[in-house]
Amino acid sequence: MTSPLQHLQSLPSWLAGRVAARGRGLVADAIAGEGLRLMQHAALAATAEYGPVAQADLGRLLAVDPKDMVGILNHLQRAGYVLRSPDPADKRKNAVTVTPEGAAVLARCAALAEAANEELIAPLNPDEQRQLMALLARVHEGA
Amino acid sequence: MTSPLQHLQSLPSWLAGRVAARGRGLVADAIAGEGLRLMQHAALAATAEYGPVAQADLGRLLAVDPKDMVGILNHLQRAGYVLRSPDPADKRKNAVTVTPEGAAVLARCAALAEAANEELIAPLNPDEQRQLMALLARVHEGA
DNA sequence: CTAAAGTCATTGGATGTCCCAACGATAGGC
DNA sequence: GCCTATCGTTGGGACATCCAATGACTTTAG
Repeated sequence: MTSPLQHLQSLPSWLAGRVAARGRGLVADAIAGEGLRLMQHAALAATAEYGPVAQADLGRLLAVDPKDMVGILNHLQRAGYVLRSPDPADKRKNAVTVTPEGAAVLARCAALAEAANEELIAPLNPDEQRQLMALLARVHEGA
Repeated sequence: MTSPLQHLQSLPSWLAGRVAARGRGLVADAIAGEGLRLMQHAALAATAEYGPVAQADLGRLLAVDPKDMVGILNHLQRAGYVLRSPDPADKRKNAVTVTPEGAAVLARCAALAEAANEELIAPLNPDEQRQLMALLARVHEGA
């Protein structure tokens, strides 16, 4: 029988949590110089892809609470990276779009985030890195 | 070129974060019935394994802030699951030990946590589960 | 066409994690 | 004996996550 702690620390949820915490820290530090937080970067990327998009849709895409999305977009809008326009088709919704400045900072942050991720998975060779990604993706999608 | 959101969502840090968030939720729900939080369970497991152990050592083992460890052990002690005794060899330290009640609830929680983890990695077959664990462990230890 | 139910953005509040700083008490190196 | 470090504890603050509720609006059902 394994000991209680080895038992706990060898649990997938524990290991994934530790790896995720380190990855989160690395990426956060990397893009901090651009003045963006993790979820601000994510919201900016999602907005860039889905063109005019409602806040609720962004929240569902990124698994972010609607309340927190308000603050995230407030920051992005004050920084001039996104715009909130009333949606003519549905007056409840905000149509969020990316500004040219937002696209520029997104490109820089994407590169920084990718570099941070390379540092995270540096202990693995390229083949193993692809394996890890594939396994994580299947666990994620199988939820 | 991949789209911005696909780019971000295919980053290891993002995928690990989503998997970890789901695993955390599954385990937290599983052991909630026993009245324990995630970190209380972890501290109990670590105490069970390392016998009389100082709070600072527990914090380093589990990557928990000493400030938060105070509250965690307060809860465990009030519930009768651990004891804090003065360490005769080093009067600064608390020698934390597990009570029989603590060992009993730990056994139940360990089983519940393991079941939750099986649900988490259910999309993978046993071979792939071992691969994922090995890769995560190497990324974690390579930090 | 009207009424009920649902959604949207927003606000408020609670909790948990992490970091930094301090304190008195104690330990170890010199 | 001094100096530095560590231990448990307290305090504060930044940040992420989650739940509840509100008013405006949309959709659906009768």
